[in-house]
Amino acid sequence: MLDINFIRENKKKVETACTNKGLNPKIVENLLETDKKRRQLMGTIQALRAQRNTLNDKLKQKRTDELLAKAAEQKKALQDIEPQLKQTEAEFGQLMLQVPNIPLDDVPIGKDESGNKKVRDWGKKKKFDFEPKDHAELGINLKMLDLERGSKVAGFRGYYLTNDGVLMQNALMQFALKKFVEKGYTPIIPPVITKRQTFINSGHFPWGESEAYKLASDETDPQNDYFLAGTAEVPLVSMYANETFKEKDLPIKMVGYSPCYRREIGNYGKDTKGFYRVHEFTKIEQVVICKNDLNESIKWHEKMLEFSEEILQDLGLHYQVMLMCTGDMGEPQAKKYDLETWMPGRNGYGETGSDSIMTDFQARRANIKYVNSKGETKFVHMLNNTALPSVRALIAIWETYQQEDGSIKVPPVLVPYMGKEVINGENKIK
RNA sequence: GGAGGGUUGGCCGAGUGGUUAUGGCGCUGGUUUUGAAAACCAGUGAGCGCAAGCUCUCACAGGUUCGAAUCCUGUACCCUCCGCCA
Repeated sequence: MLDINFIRENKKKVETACTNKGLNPKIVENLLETDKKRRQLMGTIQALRAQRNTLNDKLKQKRTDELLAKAAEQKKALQDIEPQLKQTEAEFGQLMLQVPNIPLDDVPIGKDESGNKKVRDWGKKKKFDFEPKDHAELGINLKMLDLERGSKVAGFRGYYLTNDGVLMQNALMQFALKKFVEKGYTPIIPPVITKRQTFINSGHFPWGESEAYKLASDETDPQNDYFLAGTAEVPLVSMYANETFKEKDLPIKMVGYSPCYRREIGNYGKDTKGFYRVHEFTKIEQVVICKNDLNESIKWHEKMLEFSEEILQDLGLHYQVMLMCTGDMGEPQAKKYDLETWMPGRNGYGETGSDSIMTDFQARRANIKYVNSKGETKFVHMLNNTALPSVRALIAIWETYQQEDGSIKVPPVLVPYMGKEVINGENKIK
C-alpha cells in the first residue's frame, strides 16, 4: 500500500506506474474521487459530532427536556449520514489495495519478459559428448520420480519423489539453511495455512487470490477465510504485523523453510513435461526487514542476490541474473531480479529465484513500524528472495550432472548431506 | 468438545455510563555539568487546519444510550482448567 498523501501529490507518477505494470490507471482517478468524497463526509460528520459533544457537555451539568430533545435530533442527523461515510471508507480501502508499488528509476519499462535485462551470468552451459536426457527420464530411470502414480493420486502435475530424490531434496534444503544460519539469519518454519489478511499484507492479494488454494470459508466474514501460502514470504511478512521495532533491533534477517502451494491456474497447459511446474514443492526463502531508507534496501537487495548466487555457485550450476521490467515484476515490488538456472533438458534457463525490494509497501499493509533514534515512528522496509527451491534445483542438478551411463554425479557440496557420490538407482548410502 | 478469565499507547499498567483516558518505564528536547550519569522542566497515538482549535482512537464488528474503554451481542486472538488425541 502507498501513502494516500503520496498518491494525492503524485497522481501522474502513480498512474504511470499502473500503466507500466499493465494495470488500468483509471483506479487512481477513482481512488482520488472516493478520497475527496470521504474527506467531505468526514468534515460534515466532524461538525455534527462537535455540536453533539457540546450538547452532551451541557446535559452533563443540567438535564432539561429541551436539551434532550435537541440531542435526539442531533443523533438522528448523525445516523442519517454516518452509513454514507462507512460505505465510502470501505470503497476507499478496497481501492487503496489495488494501487501497485512504484518501480524504482532504474527498472526498465516493458510489457512482458522480452523487456527484461540481463545483468550478468556465471558458469557455462554444460556441453555433453553424449545425448543428454531430461530430468523426467533421469528421475524415472533412477527411481527418484514417479509421475504416473503422482497424477493417479494427486491429479495433473502430481508427483511422487522417491529414494535418492528425497535424500537429495533434504540435502539441498539443509545445505541452504545451514549457509544462511552461518550468515546470521534466523531459521523459521512458518505456518502456511494462513488467513486472508496475511495474503493482503504481503501484497499477494488482491491480485493473486485465484493462485492460492482456499481451504475454509466463513460466509459471515471473509476475513476468516484460510488459504495455503505459495511461499514462506507470506507468513514471514506478517510475523511481526502490528508490531513496532526499535531501530537498534534492525535489520531482522529471516530464512524460512516451508512447503509451497500453487494452483497454477493461469498456466494451464504450460510446462507439462516432467515436474518443472507443480502444485507443491518446498523452498528456502529469505526475508529481511530493515529501516526506511532506500539505500539500505538497495544494499540488502544486492546482498540477498549475492547469497543466492553463492548457493548456485557452490552447486556448480550455470545461471543468469535478470533485471525484471515493469510489466513482468508484479504489483507489490519496486525492483526485482530473477535468478535463472540453466537446465539442459529444456535447452534453456528456468526461473529458480526472485529477489525483490518491497520498500514500505508491505509494511503499510501489515502495519510494521520502528522507532528511529529521533523518536519518530516509521514504516520498515521489507525485502525477500528465494534462497533455494526444491523441485527446480533438482531438475538443474540432475540434468547438469548426468553421466553417459545414465547415472548422476552428486555435486560435491551435497555429498556429506547425502552420504553418496553417485546416484545410480541403488538405494544405498554410506 | 466443555467451563472460566483476559485483550488499554513503543512497553508495563489504572480506569465498571458523564470534564482532557490515571501513573510508571522508555524515548525526544531543554536546564545543569569539563564531559557523562543523576536530578529537574517540557514533550511523546492518528487525522484535518496557518493558527486558535476540532474530530477520531481502549482487539475487531454491530447494538443500547442524549452520552460507551466501561453495558449487550457476535468474531478473532491469548491464558487457566476439564475431556479427547499423534
